[in-house]
Amino acid sequence: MYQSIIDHCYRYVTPTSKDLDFLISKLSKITVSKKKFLLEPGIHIREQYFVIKGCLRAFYVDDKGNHHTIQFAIEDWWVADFDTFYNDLPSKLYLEALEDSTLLAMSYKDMEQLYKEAPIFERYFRILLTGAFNSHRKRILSSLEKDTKDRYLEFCSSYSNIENRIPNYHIANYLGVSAESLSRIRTALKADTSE
Amino acid sequence: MYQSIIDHCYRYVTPTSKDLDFLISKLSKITVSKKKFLLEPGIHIREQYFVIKGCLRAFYVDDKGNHHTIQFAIEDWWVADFDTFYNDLPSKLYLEALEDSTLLAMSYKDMEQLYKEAPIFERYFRILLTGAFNSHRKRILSSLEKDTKDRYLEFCSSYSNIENRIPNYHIANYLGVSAESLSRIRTALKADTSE
DNA sequence: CGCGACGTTGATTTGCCTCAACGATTGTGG
DNA sequence: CCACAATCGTTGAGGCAAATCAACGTCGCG
Repeated sequence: MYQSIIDHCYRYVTPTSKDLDFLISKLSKITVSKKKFLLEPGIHIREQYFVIKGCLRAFYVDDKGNHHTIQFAIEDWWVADFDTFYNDLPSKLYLEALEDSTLLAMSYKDMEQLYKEAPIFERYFRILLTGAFNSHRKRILSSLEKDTKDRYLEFCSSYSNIENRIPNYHIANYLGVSAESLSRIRTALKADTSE
Repeated sequence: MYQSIIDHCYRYVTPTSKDLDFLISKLSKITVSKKKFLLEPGIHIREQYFVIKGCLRAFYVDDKGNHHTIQFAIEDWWVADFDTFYNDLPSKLYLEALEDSTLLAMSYKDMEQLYKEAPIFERYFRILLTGAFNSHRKRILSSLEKDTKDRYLEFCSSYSNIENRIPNYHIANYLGVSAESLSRIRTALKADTSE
C-alpha cells in the first residue's frame, strides 16, 4: 500500500523510519472510478495526490470550451492544481480519472505540519518542484525546436508505455495537435519501422 | 545600488535589516557589455543573477544550430541556468546581454549559506520558484490555446515595454514563429488600432 | 559615405486544421 | 445472443496560417 511512495522518497532523500511514519500519517487513501473528477473549477480543495495505481488527466477549459491537457499522471507521479495548492488561488483545473485509480492524498496543512516534524520532506518536495519546473522548460523547448513526430516520440518515452493505455485524442490534445494529425503520424511511424 | 533587490524582497517576504545585510554580503556586482555572454555551454558557473539595469536573453542551440530563446530578463528579474544552478548539471544555456547591463550575482554556495543565516530567503526563493513554475505552465497553455497574435500581446504585457527595447526577431524566436510572420502580425495590429 | 543590422513585403510551399465519411471494437439492452 | 449505439481510430478533400526564399527599404554607426 505505502511501498511505492516510500520507494519514491528513497530515490531523492534518505528518510528515517520515523520520518516515514510521519509521512504516512499525513496520507489518506482515495479511490476514483474511471471518468470521475477528482478536482473541478470552483471546488477549492488544497490537496496533492500521489498515484498508487491508475491514470489521471489534468486539463483546463478555455473560453471557447476547448480542453487543454497540461499533464497526465500515472503510477508514482504527484499531481495537484499548483495555483490552488501552493498559492491558495481559485481552482481552474479539472482532474479526471482515465482509469479506476488508487491515490494517496495530502492536504497543504498536513504538508506544512510534516515539514515541521520531518524537515527532510521539505527537501524532497523542493527537488520534485525543481524537477517539475525543468520538465516544463523542456516541454517549451520541445515545442520550439521539434516537429510533432519527435514530440510524440519524446512523450511516449517520458510516460512509459502510456500510448497503449489512453486514447489517441488525449495525447493529441496534450501535444497541441488534432487527433487526425496524430493518427497520420502514427501511421507513418509504423510504415517506417516495418520497412 | 541594492535598493531594487531590497524592494523586490519586500514584495514577497518581510526580512529584517539584519537579514538584508546577510543578503547583500552574498551579492557581487557584475557588469556585462552588449553582445557579451555571461554564460555559455561548457563553462560551469553555479550562479544566479538579479538584473539591476539592462536586458539579457537566455537561449539554447539545438543540433541543427537553431537558437531557441527560453527567457528574457530585464530589471528586477532573476535569471539562471536551472540545470546547473540547482542540479549541478553541465550547462547548455547561453546567457547574452542585449544591452550594457548591471547585475548582482549570487553563487549556489552563498545561497546555501544565506539559507542558514537568514532562513527567510529560503521562503523568498521558493516563492519565486513556484512563480516561475506557474509562468512556464501558463506559457505552455498559451501555446496550446492561443494564436500567435494573442501570444504576442500577452508577451508584451508580461515584459513591460520590452517590444521597444529588443529586436523583433528575438521576440519572434521566443514565440516560436518566424520574424516575417511576427512582422505581419505587428502590421495588422497597427492597422487595427488606427482604424 | 558605405556597410551591416533590422524590418517589411511578396510569392510559393507546406504542415496542419476542419469537416466529413467510414471501419473496427466494445458495451448494452431487449 | 443478437442488434444497435457509442467510442475511437483512420482516411480523404479542401482551406488556411505560417514557413521559406527572396528582394528591397531604412536606419545607425564606424
